[in-house]
Amino acid sequence: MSTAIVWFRRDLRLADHAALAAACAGHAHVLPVYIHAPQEEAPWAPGAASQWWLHQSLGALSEALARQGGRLHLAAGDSLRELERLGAQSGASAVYWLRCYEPALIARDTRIKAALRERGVAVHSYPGNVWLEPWQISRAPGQPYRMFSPFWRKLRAQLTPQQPLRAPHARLWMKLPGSLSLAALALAPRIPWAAGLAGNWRPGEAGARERLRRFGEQALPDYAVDRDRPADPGTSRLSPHLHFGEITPRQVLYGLHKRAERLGGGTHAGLEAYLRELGWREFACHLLYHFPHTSEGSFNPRFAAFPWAEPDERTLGRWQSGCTGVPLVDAGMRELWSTGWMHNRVRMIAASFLTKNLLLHWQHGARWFWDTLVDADLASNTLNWQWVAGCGADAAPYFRVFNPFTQAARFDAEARYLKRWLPELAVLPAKLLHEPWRDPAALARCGYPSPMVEPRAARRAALEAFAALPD
DNA sequence: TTTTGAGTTGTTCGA
DNA sequence: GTCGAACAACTCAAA
Repeated sequence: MSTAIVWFRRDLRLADHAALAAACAGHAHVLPVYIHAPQEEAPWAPGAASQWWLHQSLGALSEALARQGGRLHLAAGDSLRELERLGAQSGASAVYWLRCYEPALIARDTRIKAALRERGVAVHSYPGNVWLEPWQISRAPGQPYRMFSPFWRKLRAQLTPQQPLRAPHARLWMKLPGSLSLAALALAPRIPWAAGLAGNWRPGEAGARERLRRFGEQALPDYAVDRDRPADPGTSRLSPHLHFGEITPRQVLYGLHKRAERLGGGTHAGLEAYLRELGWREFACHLLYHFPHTSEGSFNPRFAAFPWAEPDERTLGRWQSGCTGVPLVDAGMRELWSTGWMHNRVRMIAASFLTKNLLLHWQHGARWFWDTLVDADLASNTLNWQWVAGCGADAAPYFRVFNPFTQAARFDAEARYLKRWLPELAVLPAKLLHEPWRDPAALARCGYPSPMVEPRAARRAALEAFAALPD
């Protein structure tokens, strides 16, 4: 009558969970455990928005287990010490988990695996929330990819929809005394700033499945085009669910593939476009694994000499709070602050403005996004900021600088997105919404600032700074 | 082995 | 007003 611990980490679900399934199949009793140990993820411990999500998601997982007569055992502190303590208390002979791929977590897990085995506890780890683990794909032995397109060609060719694992229907959950309460983890905001998050999201496995179903039904067929329009619900919004492992890429592939077969015809382009986005997620994981320094410093060493502007509080604060005077940037930054999420296209434009118009180091932007995004993910955040800044692997060419006014005219022609997030501008005549500074008197009346910088001049300055870099 | 062409998301300038 | 070229440098795969 053996007992196993299943250590939940970035995999807050019951279905398609190889470690959980194996533990349930091989042991008479299973103890589900979550250990709160943000210090082990330093310097990228979850930010405020992520903590909010984590609180909700742990609650959802607890309830799902409770419906089966089980309980999620909560602990906090040093992960190894807690696992050893729980192991002794439960008499567990084995610990099961799904792998994570961030450098700090790999180091921690390697250490824990060795220590547990040293003490005679079996450890079984399984692939985490990716289609392929970062070492399973390479150009040649020991040669990771640095460009997306060849990476994606190789990965796409290996993708086949496979039936995901079902959630275990076991009556074997073990309960131990001494679990912390969810409130004791102190993840919930002490001041109630999260209303906008709660109104927009339903963290947890059930919420993830519901989001996938709605995306497949409504947005998938026209995804290839609609995903670029920030005023419309054309994107999947699955990113936070994927980050916390409430749903897996395999479940998404399987579910959308079935959906596309049913809808037929034009859905194919939408499906391929979306899978490609998940391919970027895998590519980010691949890059951070093989180039672990890139979360802290530019991938392209040439940028060590880049003359970034001094990050004075006022400039950074105006960008963070959405008061730059550039409507599309401000709308995005306010959407972020309010909902914990920003539309992908607007993220690029806001990031381009910070790095190539204000000339601030991409790390300032990455840090702000880290604290405010519910889908903050170290690999994706790192890749995308470096992509926009022009210093990453397979980054945008440096001369590719977004003009926020041109972009607004192209992707938000009717200014519906601008009006939604900048209500003070709504009183202006329609033709002024995109460039309100053209009428200073009207601008002053509605209390909206004039632009911090003139994008075309700022663009020239950025290009000159880049051209002056030593080779 | 070497060469060649292509490569997520753009903007501007001059013909 | 439209259109093509220029804007860097490097990775990667195919020829």
